[in-house]
Amino acid sequence: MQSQVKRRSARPRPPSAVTLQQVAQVAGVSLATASRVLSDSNRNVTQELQERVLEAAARLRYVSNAPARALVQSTTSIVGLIVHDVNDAYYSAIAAGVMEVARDHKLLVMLAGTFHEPGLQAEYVARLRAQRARAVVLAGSGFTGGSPALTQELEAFAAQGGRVTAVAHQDLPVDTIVPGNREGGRAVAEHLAQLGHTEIGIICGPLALVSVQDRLHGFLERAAELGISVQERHRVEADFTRDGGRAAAVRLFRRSPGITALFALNDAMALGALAALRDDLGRSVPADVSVVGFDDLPVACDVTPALTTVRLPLEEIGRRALLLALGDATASPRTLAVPSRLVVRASTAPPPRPTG
Amino acid sequence: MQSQVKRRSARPRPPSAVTLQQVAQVAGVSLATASRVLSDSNRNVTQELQERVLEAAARLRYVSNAPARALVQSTTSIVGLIVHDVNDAYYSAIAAGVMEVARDHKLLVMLAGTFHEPGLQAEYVARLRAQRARAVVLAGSGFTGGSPALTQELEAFAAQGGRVTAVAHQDLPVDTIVPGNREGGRAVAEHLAQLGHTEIGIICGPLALVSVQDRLHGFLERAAELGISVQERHRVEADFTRDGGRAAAVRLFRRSPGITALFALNDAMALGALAALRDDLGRSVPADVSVVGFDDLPVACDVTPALTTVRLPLEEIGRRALLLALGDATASPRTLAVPSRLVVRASTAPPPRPTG
DNA sequence: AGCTGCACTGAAAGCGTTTTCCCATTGCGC
DNA sequence: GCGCAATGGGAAAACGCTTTCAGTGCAGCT
Repeated sequence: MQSQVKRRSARPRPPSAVTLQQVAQVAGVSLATASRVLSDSNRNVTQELQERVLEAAARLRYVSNAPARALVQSTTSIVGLIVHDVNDAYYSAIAAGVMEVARDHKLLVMLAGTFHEPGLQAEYVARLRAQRARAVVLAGSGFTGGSPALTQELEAFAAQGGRVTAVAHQDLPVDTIVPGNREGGRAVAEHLAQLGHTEIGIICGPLALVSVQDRLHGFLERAAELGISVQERHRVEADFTRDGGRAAAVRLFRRSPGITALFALNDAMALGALAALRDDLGRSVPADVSVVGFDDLPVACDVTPALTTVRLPLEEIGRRALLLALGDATASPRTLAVPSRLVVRASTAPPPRPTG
Repeated sequence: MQSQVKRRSARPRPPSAVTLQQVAQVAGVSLATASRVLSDSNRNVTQELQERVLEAAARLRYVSNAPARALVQSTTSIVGLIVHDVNDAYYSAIAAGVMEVARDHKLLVMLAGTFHEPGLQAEYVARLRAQRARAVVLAGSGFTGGSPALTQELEAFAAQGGRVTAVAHQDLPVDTIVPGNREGGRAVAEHLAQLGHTEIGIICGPLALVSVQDRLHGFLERAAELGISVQERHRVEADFTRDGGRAAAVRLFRRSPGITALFALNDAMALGALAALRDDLGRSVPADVSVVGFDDLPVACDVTPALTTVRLPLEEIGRRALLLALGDATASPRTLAVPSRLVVRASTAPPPRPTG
């Protein structure tokens, strides 16, 4: 009954945890039986033994060793989530969606932050591959042209059965969510044109980002269709942050004071621009200048004036991303478009003087 | 040289990953040698063999199986982070700090969200214990009176060598970070008193939360010292969210229109209160009513008027929390106070008419 | 030449599980 | 009353790795 108690080497190890063996011993059953009771095995165990095992496990506060389990089953309940910066409301919204689905599926989420270092994405995929994560959600926007290292890592991950969903990436051999960036850009162009703006400034994020490109091109495309051309010097590139937006707005208005509308390619930058217009440039919004953002972060309706922006259902994107990765593997790679929607608030109005 | 190739049962498993065995075989060395090259062992291997192994590993895109590694070393490079809601700027700021330290220590972060369900904290600790996480940061504020289930889980975790830091918890047998909640509450009382406010409303979060209690009592304590008493009916309890704050502000002003200052126990609620005052109650801030928040989320300076609030260095709290958990185990349990600081902005001013 | 000591490699043990295989017992039909 | 399927329990294999232990070859010494 207790024939399996073995001596073990006295290597310096951390204080050891309760093992199934100990539970079995306390319950007076074999290891196999204990396992069958505690893991949901398809074999049955007598009521009697079952209770004994359960009681022993509870008394010892036993929890099964997940790595050991992972080893034998060669699968885990871990999913990875790779973002650029957790403290960015865009990503934390996506993360919330991912976590919700993870909770419902009893999965654990491994959160990796690249801190905007491009190379780290591939590295984290590798680490999650090492962890034998079931799935990975690449929430951070990709870089135009893709990254060979990342692609290779993803292939290796897929080869071992890992599933991946990428959000706003291009040419990756995985399920991809395409947020309505282009379409949102178009809507903004339409809105500003309709209000009568012709002198429009654009504050871009890093042009290497897929989502920046999409938003920008959507806008330019539609603007062109409506006969508005945005001069090269009315476009500035900035960090995708509040401070980036603020500095960019100042630069832009110093250079081209005649601008009557400002399209910031995300809300964070729009917030910065709002601050710049108010505190640094002394322009009032929307009377002097209209401002549009992108993302519709919760803040957007708390600033004054409330920000006109493009709503991206970020939590839903997170949810869909994980669900996609958890879903049917054979259909992969799929592409899922998530629409965006213009939300007009108080930060946009007709330009101060009639155009022309 | 390749004597260890074994037959394996044809159980249906996911497409299998590259193993060290395969690398060894390709490199023409033994498993042991390959391991010595790829794990940073203290044994050395000839230059020649080393290169062969490295090359084979690279070619096969080998990454070592973390669960297997964890099993034999009985430790992992995983740390847990338990929050109530990732999409809450308070927690994402703490998370950012934790992730920063994790990155520097090459640790992976497992993020668990309780979605405000109290019981889930203990459950997640158990799951992280099962994962053999090295450390856990309990970022979500605790409940007054503590939770026996949580305490027991933490003890079990500690018993197997796990380290824990709790933020704003009480009576837990682990390292604890005590944010300057009480002290911040006192500072707010002082500030409002100095401006001449005597009719002060308080929007509390769930009173069961330790941080709510601390903030509230700090405030009341100092207010009392200064001869101001906050009537019971000037205090309302609300969800710790923007919407909670908004609804509470409306309730409060309907009931007690004479209030000249409002202390919301966190910024999210203060934002809601601001919205309520502006949109629902038609009061101007700070001319009619002063508003104070707590946390100093990034939003605080983007709203109009910019919010007077108590700054809590959240990222630093996150950093310190993980560092504490990673640090000297023998000194545990320790307590680390992190000071807060009142940040006066534009949302507070003297009350509309002189008191008395 | 024969040994000692050194430097390295390889075989094998073991980490804590799940699962397979085998055995013992029971219930059933004939 | 006997064989046979069905049931449930235990021993042991296997998962992929690290590490110990036991070689093996070779230089350096006596």
